[in-house]
Amino acid sequence: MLRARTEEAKDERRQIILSAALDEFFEKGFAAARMDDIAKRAKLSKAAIYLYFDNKDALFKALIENVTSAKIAGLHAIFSSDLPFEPTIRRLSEFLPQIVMNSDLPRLLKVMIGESQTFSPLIISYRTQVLERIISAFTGFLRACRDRGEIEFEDARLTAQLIMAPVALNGVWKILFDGDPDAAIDVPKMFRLHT
Amino acid sequence: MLRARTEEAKDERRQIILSAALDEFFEKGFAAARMDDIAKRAKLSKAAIYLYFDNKDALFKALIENVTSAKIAGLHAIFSSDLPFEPTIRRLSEFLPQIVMNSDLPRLLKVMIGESQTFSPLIISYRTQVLERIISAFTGFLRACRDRGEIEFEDARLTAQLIMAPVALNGVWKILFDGDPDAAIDVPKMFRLHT
DNA sequence: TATAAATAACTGACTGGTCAGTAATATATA
DNA sequence: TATATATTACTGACCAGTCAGTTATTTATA
Repeated sequence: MLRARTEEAKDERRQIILSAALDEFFEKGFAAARMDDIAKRAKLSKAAIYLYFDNKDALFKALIENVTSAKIAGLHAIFSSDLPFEPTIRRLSEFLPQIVMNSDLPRLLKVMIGESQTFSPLIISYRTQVLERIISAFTGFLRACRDRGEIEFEDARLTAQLIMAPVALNGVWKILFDGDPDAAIDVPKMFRLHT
Repeated sequence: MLRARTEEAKDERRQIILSAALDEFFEKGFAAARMDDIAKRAKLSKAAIYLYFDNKDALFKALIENVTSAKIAGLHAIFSSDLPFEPTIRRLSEFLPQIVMNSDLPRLLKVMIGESQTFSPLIISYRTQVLERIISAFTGFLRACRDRGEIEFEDARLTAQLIMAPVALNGVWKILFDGDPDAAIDVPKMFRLHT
């Protein structure tokens, strides 16, 4: 194996391992995935993985961080742009399908669902830190729109949750049951229903 | 342990084991769940489980059968009753939340999601035999309604899928993120959106 | 600019522990 | 007492994590 000497080369190797880990976790589930198989996929020895990650749990944790952080930042940016309702929804309806269709997030979400009880501290902290922040930003955006008289609804928070849940799980449904590629999410329609 | 001699007593014991298995599978995932723990929960020795089920896989298979069959029959009955649209939807909107809230189905579904790649033959056969049949019945019902001029839509099958997916996954979302108990599924509303 | 010494990445082989499944044994009940 | 039901004790396979040793790469020195 060519050695990763520079910081960049090491980062690249970390990425390769994370990608291999997602593949294995997705196929076998966290518990059944073998470090040896992850290593083989990454074309490394098992021991080499332990040069980059403390243990299997840490690898999983890093994977969650790696896959989610950029998307979360993107969603945050959309919700806090102070644009009016319609253009924001338009941007959202471009961004969300991209996440659902062309990213690792749905596969990761599937793994996280499988491990949600086992890793409850990790998943709970993820839930509070990540989901809560997104839902808060979303809720804030909805309230601002209502204050400007653009839309109406009863409970902003509930509305935000009712929209996020199907979007997130649609991705999971998609990879599991390999749904019709046409069955994309119609975000604006969803909004209209709830407002 | 008191011995199960009669057929009824054995059936009861089978139920106890299945229930214990669901609890463990749900908490740990299939791979990480230990037969010993399932046995302890059922107040039996591990070996006793093997008197009732061939192996861990067979136990999982039996669990799926056990939890789903009654609900599938119920859905089938609703869709093939030849009643008009509105009363059928009313019956459905009573039946579905009951499944989502007060049954083992969502917890099982969570386990099945976790094992969907590992058990793909089993899960796929489940999908084709069970989901397909429900969706067909649903599709048939929708078509009949359209023929009677009660509703309108483009693609009956797609519509059926678009309604079933969120309903099924709402249950999963619920147990995972412990959503608001008020956030029940508004089935009639969902129909209105899609029709 | 060779090359020897030093360093850091990587590997193969091992260990300790876990767990599905089984065999030997015990016991409740007809 | 016969036997079906249950348990205890065991086995073999598997796997996360470790470590002594190897090899690629860099760096110091002639």
